Amino acid sequence: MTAADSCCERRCAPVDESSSIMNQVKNDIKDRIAKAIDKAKQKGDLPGYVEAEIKIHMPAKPEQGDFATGVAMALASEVKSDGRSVAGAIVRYLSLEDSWVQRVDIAGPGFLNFFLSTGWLEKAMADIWKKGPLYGSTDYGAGKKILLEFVSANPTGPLNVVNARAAAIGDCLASLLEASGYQVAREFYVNDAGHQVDLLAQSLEARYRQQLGENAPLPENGYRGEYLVDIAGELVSQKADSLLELSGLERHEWLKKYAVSHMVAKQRDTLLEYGLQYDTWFSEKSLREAGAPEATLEQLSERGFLYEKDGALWLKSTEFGDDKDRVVVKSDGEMTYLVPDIAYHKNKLERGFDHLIDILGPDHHGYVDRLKAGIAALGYPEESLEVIIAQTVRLVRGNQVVKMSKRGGEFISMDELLEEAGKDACRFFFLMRAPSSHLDFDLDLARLQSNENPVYYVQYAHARIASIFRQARQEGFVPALGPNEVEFSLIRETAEIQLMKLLAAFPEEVYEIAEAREPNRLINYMMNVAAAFHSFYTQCRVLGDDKDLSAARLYVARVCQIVLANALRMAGVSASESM
RNA sequence: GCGCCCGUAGCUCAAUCGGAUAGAGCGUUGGCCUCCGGAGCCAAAGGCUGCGCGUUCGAUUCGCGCCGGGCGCACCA
Repeated sequence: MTAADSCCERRCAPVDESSSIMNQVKNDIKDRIAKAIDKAKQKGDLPGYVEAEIKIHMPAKPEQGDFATGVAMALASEVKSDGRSVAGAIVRYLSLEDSWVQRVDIAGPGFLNFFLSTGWLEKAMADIWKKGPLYGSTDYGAGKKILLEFVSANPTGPLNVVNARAAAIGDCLASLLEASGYQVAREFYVNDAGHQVDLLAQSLEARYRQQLGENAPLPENGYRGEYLVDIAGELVSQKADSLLELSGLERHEWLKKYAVSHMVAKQRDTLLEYGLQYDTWFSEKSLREAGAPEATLEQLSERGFLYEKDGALWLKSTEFGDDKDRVVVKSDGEMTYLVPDIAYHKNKLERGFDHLIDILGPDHHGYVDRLKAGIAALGYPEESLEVIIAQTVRLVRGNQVVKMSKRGGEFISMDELLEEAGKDACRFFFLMRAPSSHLDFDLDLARLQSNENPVYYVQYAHARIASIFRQARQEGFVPALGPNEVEFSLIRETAEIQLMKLLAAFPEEVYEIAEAREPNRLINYMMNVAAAFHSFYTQCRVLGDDKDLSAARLYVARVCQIVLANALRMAGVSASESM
């Protein structure tokens, strides 16, 4: 965006209710800078043809102002001048009439530092008070429909710790996108067709027969987990040996259905325990029964992206950036897994979603290009599918790595993880790191109920505020005075200002975090808010002799609590009144 | 061999499409409760951001080449 654009955009787009106060302040400053640059050009203080995006940020240090921009340095390189001179030219023509801005400094190599009166904070805090649980939400996403698919584990066993990570990331990202004004659907794709579930049925049959006293071996590569023994046990108590009367094929189909519905139900329970509810559980089987894979093949063929070679049918995925062409129908006539997968994504787009996001495990990253190629070959825009790879999780106890081999030894399921560490710590830990980074999950640390566990730092801030209000009621304070009843000018300590600035940034944070697909930054933000609050709490006595001051500080505590509660809710971590 | 991800404080990790003196938690050291919850606050120590070149007024961030770790490279799903 150029200076001229932002100026125009500002004229065209009226300030609306769902734009945050901070965004309005930033736009106002941007607008004034753009006008100043125009004027400087007209007067010949800046050569023409210069364009630079005006980016406003909140500097870390208070002496660098409330807001700042490096636009002068960006311009300087184009006009062969230095940043400080350009900054000087901008300041010369900058109008601060009717603005929160009280002073502008030129600092360092040419930063413009803006110092504002606290009027904008007063407005921003009132906004929090008014919006309550909705604070943090904007309409920036303009109602665009996004389908977010995540976890989608095979229904052949219990969920594992990587699934738990994907679940935390996906659910949080969905919440962030919803708050940013998108319409989001959370979807779980159930792979209830294909070889893996056949193998599951065969494994269950073996367990069933074993319980009836037969010497039935598990199939090769069968599922060896204890959970199938349990299911077989239930089966025997419900059906005795009656299943043996069915034909082999009937029995297989019956067992498959039974096993899958059991596993899916278990997975759903685990996720519910985690506080996660999907909008849709999409069955691969239903897709196959509707003939979607065949239809997709036909469509690909019609569009000329299929060819035969070595008795197999290939997709020309290299035409869409894949590093080699892929088999879609094997020489034995069976489709590869790619076909129903392309069909599934086509189905998503046909359901009217504007954008698709898949969260996949690292073992699938080699698969992404061919899937995207398939979608592009069908004629959909390449960018309609976005894939986020959630990297591996390594479980650690202190310094010891917990081995996670499926064969033997210690396999930890998501259920066991939840039982050991609890939902809140799990979610918090999984969200702390960027999805792309490999994660060490310290079980000892996560289960620790002490200050060493970072999740308590944030939760404690929330509980502490609740405690202040309990105390306030006991001591006869009126705890619910709003922006119109409190004397805002009494809020002026550094710690208070710091805290309020962070709170005012929440809606922009949410949006930026959602756009960047980096929910870990939400944790970061919460930690910052909690730190600012704890600091405020230590430095500014809330309940004191000065009733007006107490009312004002109770108000600060209240809006802080609203932000913490909203952020924690988006992260899926509970915000308790006491701990 | 090719592709993807990651190398930042003792450990685990941040750093907002390239910004000012690279931050936080844990650990270490030293302070702070006659007062709203000390699961807290304040301060100190701790860094050639793996290495080298390049682009830029400016690089942890972008590009190239190495080094190290993880994961993938099927007519499996």
